Amino acid sequence: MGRRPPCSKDGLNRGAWSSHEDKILADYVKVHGEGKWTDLPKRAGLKRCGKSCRLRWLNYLRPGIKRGNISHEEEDLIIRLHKLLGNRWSLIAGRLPGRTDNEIKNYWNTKLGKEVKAIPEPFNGEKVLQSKPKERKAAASLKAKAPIELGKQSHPVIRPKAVRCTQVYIPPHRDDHKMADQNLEPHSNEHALESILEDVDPSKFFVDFDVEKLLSELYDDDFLQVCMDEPREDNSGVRGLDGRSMMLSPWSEISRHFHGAMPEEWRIGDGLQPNLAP
DNA sequence: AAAGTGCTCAACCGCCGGAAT
DNA sequence: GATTCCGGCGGTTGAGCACTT
Repeated sequence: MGRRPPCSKDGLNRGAWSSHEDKILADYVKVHGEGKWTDLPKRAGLKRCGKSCRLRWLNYLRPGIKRGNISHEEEDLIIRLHKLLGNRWSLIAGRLPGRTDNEIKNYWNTKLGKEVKAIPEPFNGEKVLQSKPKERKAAASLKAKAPIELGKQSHPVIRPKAVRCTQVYIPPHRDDHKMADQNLEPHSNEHALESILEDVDPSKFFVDFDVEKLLSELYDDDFLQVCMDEPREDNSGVRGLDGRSMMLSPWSEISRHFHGAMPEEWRIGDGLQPNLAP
């Protein structure tokens, strides 16, 4: 028996959803919950395939969907997460509460992707002709946002399974005077991860990740190479291991990895987890 | 005002991994 | 272990709208 087609096209509605269909779907999911998408249309009385129902619910009807313009902070986060994760839209969306993978993917493909491509050499390693003022502006904007080379995969791409963000880290207010007393520069890279380590229970911060799996994926050849690299003269590279054992704990190893490879981007901000502010 | 062009974004498609049988 | 089913993902499409000529 062969694999049956995902959606039988006979007699099913296609294209844009009507408000009536939306109401039926929303009411049904509210009562019966998500899941069982294949059987849902029949049980709910919708002439749609299950996949279409699932998509409509997740991208449009689901409570908490944030609609409207993507803010500057969100845009910045998308760019940095994309640099880290690649086209893992669901994973990126998981770090942006209220945003869907489809929305972020569209936003990237229509705006950010073009802007990144418009960045001149040596920032993206591509030959780009900046003949239009608009392109120059976009490139300049991204250049300012890019502490490290955009478009180049500077670090190993982490490929954990995509999960939705269930907890948002909102850091406690930090007293700038207290920071001054401690000679801590507000929002310094050095301080950023220390903030996480001090303020966050690692088990909560990584609640959405399968840490063991994440680590197993980090421990590939590239990651080991990154860990073994000697520090560079300009201090832009990865720090050495100081002779310490590689495997301390999942949390310490992740933090040590990011501390070495990612501190230029990782900052703590309001309501985002983590906020990769410029 | 009309035609052409570009942009946005909801929806579709095909593939894949994991669970169930 | 093999097969089937289901949900999830990323890539792509195309209708509708906005802007330009």
